[in-house]
Amino acid sequence: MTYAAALQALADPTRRAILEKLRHGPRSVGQLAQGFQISRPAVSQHLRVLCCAGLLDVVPVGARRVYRLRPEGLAQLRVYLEDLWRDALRGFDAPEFPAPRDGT
Amino acid sequence: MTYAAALQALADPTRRAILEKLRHGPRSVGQLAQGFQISRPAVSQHLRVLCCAGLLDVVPVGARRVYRLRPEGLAQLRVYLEDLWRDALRGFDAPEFPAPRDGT
DNA sequence: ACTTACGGTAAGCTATGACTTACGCCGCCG
DNA sequence: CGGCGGCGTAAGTCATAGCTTACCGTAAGT
Repeated sequence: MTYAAALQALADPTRRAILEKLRHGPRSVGQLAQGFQISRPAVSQHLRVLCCAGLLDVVPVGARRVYRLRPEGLAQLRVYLEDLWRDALRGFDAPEFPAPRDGT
Repeated sequence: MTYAAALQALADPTRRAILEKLRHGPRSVGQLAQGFQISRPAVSQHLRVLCCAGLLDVVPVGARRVYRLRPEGLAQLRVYLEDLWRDALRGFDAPEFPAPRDGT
């Protein structure tokens, strides 16, 4: 059920922008904060959320902390979506639907 | 960029639960509302969000409105995720990272 | 050892989002 | 045609998420 946290993390535009930056490779907090209107602490908070969601990991390099995409986190989400998508495709095109009398 | 709305819609647990119910096939609002603690109008509001996000579509059947998963909406999300995932996999395992002196 | 760069944490503010109740519209059946 | 079941919408309330400023630890350089 880890995908829940991931989805909630991905819901925020700023966090998606951060991920977008990280697509090109690992970045330090300072680098990530550049180009955003928001303050650096705000970025730090977003990074925390992304980490907790399993979408990022950190490695300290000297005084800096370098963040990086974590494929495993995305993989779980992928599975969830793929699954849901497949069920959706099963196309219950029936204009009719399960009888209302059935409590299910 | 439609996936943005979809992600925001998927962030809510109740909405995911609704989708979960719809995996088994189309359902009317009343059917969907059953089993939730929250009021039926609340469910209606969630359904609106999901529709606007392109994840659901509706077909009126008599006095009822039957909701159904919309594969196309999920597909876009799938592409986004798949893409991001692929980039993440490219494994920038470098303990080093782009020189901080470079403003990028 | 002092100083500076880097970045996480705390506390407080505000906007947004999820819920409720109340209401009105529409399709159906007696 | 009147009553009813089924749902969407409006208005108002309350909690939470995201932002800010202020502060503190830690690593590196001189």
